[in-house]
Amino acid sequence: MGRNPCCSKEGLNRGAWTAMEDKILKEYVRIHGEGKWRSVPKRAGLKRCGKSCRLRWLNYLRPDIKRGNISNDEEELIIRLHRLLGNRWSLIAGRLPGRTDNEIKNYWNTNIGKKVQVRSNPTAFKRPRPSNQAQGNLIPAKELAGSGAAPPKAIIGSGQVIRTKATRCTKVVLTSGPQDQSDGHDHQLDIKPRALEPSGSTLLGDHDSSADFSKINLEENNSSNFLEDFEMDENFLSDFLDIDFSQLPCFENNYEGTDSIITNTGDKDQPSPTCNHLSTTTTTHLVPEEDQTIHGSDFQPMAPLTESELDWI
DNA sequence: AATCGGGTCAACCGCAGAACA
DNA sequence: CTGTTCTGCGGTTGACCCGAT
Repeated sequence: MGRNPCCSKEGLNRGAWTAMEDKILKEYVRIHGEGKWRSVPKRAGLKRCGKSCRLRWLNYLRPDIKRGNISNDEEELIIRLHRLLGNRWSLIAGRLPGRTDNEIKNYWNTNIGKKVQVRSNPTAFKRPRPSNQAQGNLIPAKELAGSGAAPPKAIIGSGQVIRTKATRCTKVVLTSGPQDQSDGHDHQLDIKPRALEPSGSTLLGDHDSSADFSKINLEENNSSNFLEDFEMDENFLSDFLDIDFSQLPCFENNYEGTDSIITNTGDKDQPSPTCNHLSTTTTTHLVPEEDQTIHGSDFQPMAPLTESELDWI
């Protein structure tokens, strides 16, 4: 087809974005909205290609972005969605409010993927460094000092490169809680598949789905091969992705997953405004009373799925 | 204190499909 | 219908960070 490259590489900035560039792009999007990315650099006066602008906006500058501090619930959901969808990061990200496909992809590659690999080949296990995201009820010590997501290491000022990385937190402190992980067992990964009920009710609760669950054929103790066995019906996928989680039955008095809940002090005081509508639609208790405080994030709407799928896998 | 090596993550690349002319 | 442009996606890269030695 002879497409032109998205941008001429001559004279364009590459690499990390500066604070000034971020400001310009933010301002541009605030005024003109998203879209027409190709024309953005020219109109905004940025020496970047449109693609780069789009990426920067989507992965970092969007106001509803949550960064870092992926909770255990989110991790579980990622694992399950990945089992369903494979490496379709954008679809997975679409089910995690405030998360980007890039972040989830990175998280998978650096955390979950390893775990899965370890499971399939335990002898190759090389103990990783402690990670705030991969450890059960651990909170990065740095996080306790402040609030909100890990602060970006930004050097504010024109022309100065921002390092926007979420702070890596290797110093952790234990939080109180009923969980007992002293056996060192990774509870999150202690999940084994079992056959789905033909109705699919274990996955979707009472959701009236026309998905054909009869195609699902999980093999015992072989969750890593889930996708090989699961030729996903597009209708199923469509239905699955169209689930209005807020309409799903909740699992009051049926919560059994408290041993993997992380105390996320970073987010609990900063609910994402963009997801409030979801949170407000789900008022049923998802966790025992004593754990209520630790589920203040906007991830709550995902709990019904998470819970229902606990039965499934 | 210096160096090394592994982990992390923002950004880039190339491709494919959608949208448009 | 065809060709072009735009947008979005997943894989990969490389700079940076930090613990270990």
